[in-house]
Amino acid sequence: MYETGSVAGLSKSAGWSAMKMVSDAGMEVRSGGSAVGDPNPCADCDVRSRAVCAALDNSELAELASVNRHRSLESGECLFFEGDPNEAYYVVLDGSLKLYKLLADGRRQVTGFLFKGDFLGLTFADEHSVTAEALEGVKLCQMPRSTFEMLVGDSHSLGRKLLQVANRGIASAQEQMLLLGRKTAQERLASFLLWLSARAEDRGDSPSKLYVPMSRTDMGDYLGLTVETVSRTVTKLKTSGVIHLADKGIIEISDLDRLEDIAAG
Amino acid sequence: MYETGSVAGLSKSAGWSAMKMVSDAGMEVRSGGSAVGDPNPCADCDVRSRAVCAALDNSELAELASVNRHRSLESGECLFFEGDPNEAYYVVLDGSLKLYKLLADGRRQVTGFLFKGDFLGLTFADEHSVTAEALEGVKLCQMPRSTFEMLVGDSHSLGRKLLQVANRGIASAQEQMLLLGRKTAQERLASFLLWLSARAEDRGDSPSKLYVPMSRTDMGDYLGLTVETVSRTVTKLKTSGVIHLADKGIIEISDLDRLEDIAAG
DNA sequence: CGCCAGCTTGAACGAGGTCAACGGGAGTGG
DNA sequence: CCACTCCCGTTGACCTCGTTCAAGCTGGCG
Repeated sequence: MYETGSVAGLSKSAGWSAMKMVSDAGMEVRSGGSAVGDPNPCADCDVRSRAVCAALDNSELAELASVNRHRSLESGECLFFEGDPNEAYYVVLDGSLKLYKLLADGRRQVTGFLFKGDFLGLTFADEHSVTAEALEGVKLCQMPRSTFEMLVGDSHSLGRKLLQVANRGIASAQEQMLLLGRKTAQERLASFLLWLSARAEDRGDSPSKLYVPMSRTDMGDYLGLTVETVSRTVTKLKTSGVIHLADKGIIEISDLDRLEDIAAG
Repeated sequence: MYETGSVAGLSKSAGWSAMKMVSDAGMEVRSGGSAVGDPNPCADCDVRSRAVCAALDNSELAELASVNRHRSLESGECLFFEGDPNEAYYVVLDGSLKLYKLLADGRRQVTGFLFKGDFLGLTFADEHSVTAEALEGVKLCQMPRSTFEMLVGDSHSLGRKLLQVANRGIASAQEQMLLLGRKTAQERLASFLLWLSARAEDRGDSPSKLYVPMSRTDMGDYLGLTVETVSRTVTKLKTSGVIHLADKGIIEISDLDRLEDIAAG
């Protein structure tokens, strides 16, 4: 759970395509793919206001723009694996990812989901503690570790911002421990839906019509449940009229009050 | 889980009593209770090397020493409650605490334990996300929020240190999510004992003779189990010769390899 | 001595896991 | 266009691990 900085996105493209970038077969592209000679491409980045970069001034942004790269991942691709050396920091420009840890026998625990605007790589350690895998097509802004850490040293506001992001991550991790350690299956699922809803609201999307990019298996691995239990619990919520399943990947909250009651126990 | 910065301590007093402080009925004491006129009491603090303060230079330490306070708590006393305004940062000088969250019906989740040298209050938010309660007699160094945050702004090394502490907290929170979401009772208890052991080793104590200041209930609330299950599992480990229960509050690891096998699943 | 809190142990129960089958949609190939 | 496969989600039947409920047991403390 690094994220929760400003969780946003899910809108399936928006600003990205508007940038008229050539996707270059999914590979790295210089400085956001902006027109050659753009004096400060980062200043125009459409996720900047909700990302950590909001803490940087124009000269710092220019410095960052000279070394960052845009990358894209396809659904199911991994950005890095648990144990990999930590060589870069990222901001999610579009799409979503999951972070997870594995046990030797394959048991999996998803520790967080990342959406548009979220910061990734808040490790300040040499090794990644989790694997990061794309849930769908993803666009990222990649910043080399050295440059970014230098910027953190120079910019008080960036350091402060990162501490805020880290602390929000800790608070939401504590919340998740409460969920995993003490809540029932119904309470877990209800809490999860409310969390998705709150994130949607944060970015101005409808808090009742949720875009859900993750599979039932991913939800189970996040909530400490099996696929079957997730499925049964979703069905129960649907049958009792609390939620409504619309198109694939969309869950509508029909009765928010009741959902909140269920989440509270 | 703020802690894990440098988890240490447990030795039941040591440096503290050597400071010849008047405990002043458990209330606040100026600048570590050092002799009046000491030019830089923080420089002599015996937990400094393992605490965040290690990142400060002498002038910064002097500044800190002019505003900090020592406090003590008795077993069971709360330093602050979830939802309380966040007014200070703390370093644990001696003793241990638990951090926890509660649900409306009383279900409790312990999110971390703090030992000597640990930093507390890494929130950078206005409200505490957990309750902090003493497991035994505790001595703390309390720094006012405003001064400390100013120091963070001025000192690059302190900011860096805090980011490290925060990130270690995030990594160990992820580890705990894996434990709560996917491990069996035996694996949870074994992982917990190994964690205690690693902390003991960090500070130079025996990694096989563990000081365990928390009750079975606290362990259960940390591991997402009931007291009964903790008790039964401890008994099972004891019966199978993996651990040995010595004096109250002491657990000896008799067969480390087997304990590691159990923790791994 | 009696009381109380913490720990242990036993017996029965149940929430969620496991195993198995099935259905539907997307992709592929004839 | 259909046949086939694969993946994902759903549903059912059964089982298990940990919970719940209920005693006891121990040690500290008035």
